[in-house]
Amino acid sequence: MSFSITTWNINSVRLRMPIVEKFLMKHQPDILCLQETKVPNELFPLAPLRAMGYEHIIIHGQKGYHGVAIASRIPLTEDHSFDYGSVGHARHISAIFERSGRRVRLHNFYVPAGGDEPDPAINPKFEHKLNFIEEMKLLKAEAEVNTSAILVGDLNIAPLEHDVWSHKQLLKIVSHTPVETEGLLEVIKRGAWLDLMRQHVPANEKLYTWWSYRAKDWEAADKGRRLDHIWSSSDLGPLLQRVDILKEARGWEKPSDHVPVTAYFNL
DNA sequence: ATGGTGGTCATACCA
Repeated sequence: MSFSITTWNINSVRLRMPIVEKFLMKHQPDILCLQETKVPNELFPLAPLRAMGYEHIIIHGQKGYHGVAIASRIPLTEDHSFDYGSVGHARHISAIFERSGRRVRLHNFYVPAGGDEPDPAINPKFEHKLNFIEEMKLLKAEAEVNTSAILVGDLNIAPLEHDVWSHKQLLKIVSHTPVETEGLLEVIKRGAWLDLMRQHVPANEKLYTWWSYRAKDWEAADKGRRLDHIWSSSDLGPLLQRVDILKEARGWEKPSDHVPVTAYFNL
């Protein structure tokens, strides 16, 4: 058996539904986790996802900003969301699914971008981001008995040197400052998470999931960052087949600035 | 050092 799960920041689910359908038609992951849906729950486009076989959908949205959702071919139970950083943003949603007799807790995160100024004393958005990361340090991969865990999402931090196009030039740029990268690595360490995207790709190899809208030619410049992540509890590590970053999606019509990332498991 | 693009909702705000 093969099980697949995709994470994708789509930057408006309503505007992006044509490329979401294009992706699902071709790749058909068992579960799709979305971030930045930018839609209140009552206006979420459930019908097109259901029509494609994603009958189990949980959503946590708000008007205009943020918003997360999970669309699944298999049942989702015990769902909840948590207000990390306590500012009332829709940035987390979680549920349980079962596969091959295994119980799995899934977390879908949209970590705050944090604004431009990497100083919590003068930038409340950066302060919120750091508070958010502090609270994530309490989340353990083995929090529930007899339950594996998968954590995905747009974490808005590129933790390793080769998760950005230039480590030196980005050290003072929000998403790659030491307080953020060290913070995220501490979340991994304390929670006993596995960084699945790096399981089969060495740390000295460049790996990106996001390319800015502001580049004249994103592909030629290739100034990317790895902001999107898939983690799991250690027991799922040996079951990982591969992780695909669908870079071509950055070149689709009306693209998101993030591309879909999919993990495939022998599960 | 600056502004570059894109989405939301109708004006600035956020990414």
